[in-house]
Amino acid sequence: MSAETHSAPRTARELARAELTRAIKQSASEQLAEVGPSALSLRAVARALGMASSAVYRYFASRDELLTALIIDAYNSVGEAAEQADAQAKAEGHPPTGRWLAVNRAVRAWALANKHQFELVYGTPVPGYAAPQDTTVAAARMPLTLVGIYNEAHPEFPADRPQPEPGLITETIAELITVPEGRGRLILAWSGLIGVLSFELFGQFNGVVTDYAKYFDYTARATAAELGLG
Amino acid sequence: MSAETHSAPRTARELARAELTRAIKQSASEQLAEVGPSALSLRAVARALGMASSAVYRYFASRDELLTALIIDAYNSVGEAAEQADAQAKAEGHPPTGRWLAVNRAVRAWALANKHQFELVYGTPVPGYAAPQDTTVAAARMPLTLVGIYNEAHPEFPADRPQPEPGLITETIAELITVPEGRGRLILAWSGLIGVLSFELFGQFNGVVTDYAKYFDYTARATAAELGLG
DNA sequence: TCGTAAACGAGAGCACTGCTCTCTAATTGA
DNA sequence: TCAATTAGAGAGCAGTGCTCTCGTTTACGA
Repeated sequence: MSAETHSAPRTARELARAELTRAIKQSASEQLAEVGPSALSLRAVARALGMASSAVYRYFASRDELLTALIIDAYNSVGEAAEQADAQAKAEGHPPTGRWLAVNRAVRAWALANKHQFELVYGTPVPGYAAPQDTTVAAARMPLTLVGIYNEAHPEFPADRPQPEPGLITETIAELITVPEGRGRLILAWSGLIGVLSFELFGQFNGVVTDYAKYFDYTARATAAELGLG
Repeated sequence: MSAETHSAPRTARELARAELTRAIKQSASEQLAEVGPSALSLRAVARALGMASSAVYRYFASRDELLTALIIDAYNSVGEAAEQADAQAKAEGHPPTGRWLAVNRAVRAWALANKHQFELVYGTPVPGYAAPQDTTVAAARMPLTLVGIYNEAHPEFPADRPQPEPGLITETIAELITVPEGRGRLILAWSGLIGVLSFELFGQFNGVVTDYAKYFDYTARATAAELGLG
């Protein structure tokens, strides 16, 4: 993860480096999808690529750094899925509630299709995790899609419900959510969305819910109603 | 985890076995609290007890089985914390909302005090996890406390909100929640509670929420309002 | 009471992991 | 062309989960 990764490769060596970095990440991603984060082995990745395990350390300083790269990819992956779903729902002329439901469903579909990526991002953090600044911008994409829907909806927020006191939410986030009354609720909806998916994927709903897809739709609709989306 | 563990030990050998099983679990629990589930090492547990690592396998067939034992303990631990908090709030004559808030706070306090146990239970499931029948009864204690509050509250449920269609929730669970209109909401509140705590503990709220304790109180109050608790 | 069967603990060993170090070969820019 | 940097390979270290074997201890029925 040195600087030349982000700049355009000029020499053959830099090109080879960029290509191999990409290949390592892809191979790691495939292994992640198969065995999950905890069982992801740097040696196995090296083996799959036909190189010595020590050589991988020229590209990623540690297993955790490799995982961090995969975390960023995963965040971007959900974010893109959410953005695409919203763009399509918007193009089809759906009202805010429809867009909200579409994005929620897209996130669930992504989670089901990429179970181990979901684990990696929303499950227990990896031991040596540092949460570098690089991840935050990627992590924000999905929730910001939800914020966008809310901001455009001109929601009617019931006045008699509990409000978070001023200053509870970070200034930068508060500015992004232009409808002040919904700030607390929107963040709650976001964590609730992931919470429901965690429960479904991690088996907490075993013997509680019968039809996961339908129950998820219900929760998405319930949340939309609480947000006052039209 | 053989049968004689659960029956009263008669012989000296059975007594020693029960004692050692307990000692292994306790040592493992201490190590869990220090280094977390992923770094819990069976060999280190054996070392701490001054025994050969192979000897531990006489008591727990695998590392996963040891972790499963700790999972059950953790579930009972939260469950007990929740029950105690509710009992005290009830004894103090608090209305349902007060009891709800007390239990929610107790769960959060438990999670903060037992971060790694929370990870173990509500984070990424352990790889070889089986979710045996043993865990379900322990796992149910905390959510059943929430159910109890709700059932006693005679909540007034707003009629115009989305309802889960009949049959979406397991028969056994549906019977436990005596107010049909709140079944979907209550389960949502449960997963939402854990979702918020996951976000707080796993760093997802970094740069979003300023005061975690106050924000948590807000979410608990908001959920209580949605449930129509008095 | 005694002898057999079961349980126990220790140790060696296997295959694997992350990671470091050293050494050689290739590539680079001056 | 040549010194400096970089890549790759291999050996090695310390650790892991788990298995197998081998004596030893305990329990229980004849």
